Amino acid sequence: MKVKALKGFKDVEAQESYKWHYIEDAMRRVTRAFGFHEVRTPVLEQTDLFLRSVGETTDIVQKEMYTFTTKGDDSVTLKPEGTAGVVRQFVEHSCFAAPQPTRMYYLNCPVFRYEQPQAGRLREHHQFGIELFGSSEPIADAEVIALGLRVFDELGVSDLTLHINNIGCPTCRPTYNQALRDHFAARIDGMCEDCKSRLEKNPLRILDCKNAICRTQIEAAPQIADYVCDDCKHHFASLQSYLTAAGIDFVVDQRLVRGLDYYTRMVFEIISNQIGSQGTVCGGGRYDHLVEEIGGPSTPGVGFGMGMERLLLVMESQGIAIPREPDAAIYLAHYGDDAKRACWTIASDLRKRGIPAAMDSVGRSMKAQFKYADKLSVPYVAVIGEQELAAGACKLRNMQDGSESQAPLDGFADAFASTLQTSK
RNA sequence: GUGGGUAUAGCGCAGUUGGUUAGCGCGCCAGAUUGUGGCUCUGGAGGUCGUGGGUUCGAUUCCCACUACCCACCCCA
Repeated sequence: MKVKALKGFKDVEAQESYKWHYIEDAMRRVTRAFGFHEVRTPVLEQTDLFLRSVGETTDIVQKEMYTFTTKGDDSVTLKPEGTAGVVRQFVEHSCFAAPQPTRMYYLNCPVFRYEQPQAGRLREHHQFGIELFGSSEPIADAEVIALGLRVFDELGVSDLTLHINNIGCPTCRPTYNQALRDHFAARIDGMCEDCKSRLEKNPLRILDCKNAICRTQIEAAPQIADYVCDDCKHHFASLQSYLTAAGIDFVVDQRLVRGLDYYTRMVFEIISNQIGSQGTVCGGGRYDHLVEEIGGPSTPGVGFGMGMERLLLVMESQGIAIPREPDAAIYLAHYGDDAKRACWTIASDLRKRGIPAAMDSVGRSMKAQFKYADKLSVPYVAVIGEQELAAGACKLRNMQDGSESQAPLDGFADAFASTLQTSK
């Protein structure tokens, strides 16, 4: 019986990790440009954190969490999203005491949800995300969205659509929820089971149902825009003006409802239609009461999560080439045992200088060493044998044009380092 | 949890209307001047044909069950 990775869990293999580094670099550049600092939080948290933040009626909490009881009889959960842990950190370390706003980001954050895997959906995936605490101004929302879009730009990703919606606040949403209940009450019989249970618990979610029959009832449902309070209305209008001023295209999607309960006012998703049915690459919104809910002082917040695997899928579908460094700057080919030791010494010198050097470690013939060097896309091969040792100089072959020159063995590493400099 | 599809070498795929040595491409290893790559040629290694059962003289091929993976619903990143 072979041991395999768990269903919905994926390895990143040695020959593809450079893609991850590439997108991580872009994320670090962009977050730096916006003044965000990296935070890391544990994979495991008290279950209660997610019950209070994500919301007890959500699908994530009700059927998708990896929850178990420890030997100490505590209920703990593998994080099903990134925001809750960061908020916990913010509160636990009294970050609200520092000058606001607080700008945090995380990347490669593992996220676990027990779902049926499919294209673009895993049981463990990784998120890049940002959280901006301490500003309730619409410009903060705009900044968060702009940062997300900047990452896509930086990576050359195109054909994405930004959807935004205003889902109101605790002041106005109850009114809208009641309007929805009133609207659907008479029609709920013909609608799906999910919607029936949503009717009482969270009628807003009905708007997001894809069931064809439900959809016909949703068409005629009251629009949230007609129910939100003036503050929410102004906030949303102002946000749109900031987006427009930054040249950001968006569509207002009245049916956009997110599956996490903590959102208030603005929610958004950045969607690709090129990676199958799971097209949301980035999703987030404002959560003005979450910090308080977790036990901190009343502090507004906005943020998003971006799926790194989905981002990679989009890049792949758009044929975006990700540059890859050669495995080594030079390969030291040898002939004979004395030469092998000489290569080993030179390799150590080069590596000390941070120059990636490769040499044979499996006993290959000279020809095979060259073939192998070629597979590594190494730009230079040094050839060292008895003749070279005797002469005190080795041959240095340029693998691109096939030209060969002589290089003294004494001080080889320094000399090679400077030829690398000049060739750049 | 529900539906559909697929399962043959490391990867991508043929194929056998049931027949004994299961193929191709790529990759890997070696050789074609016993000190030199890319192209070409030659050779080699590597498969319990997803697992278990059934039908049959004989099953990788037909039948059943199971499992895994993929896609879709749902939900989300």
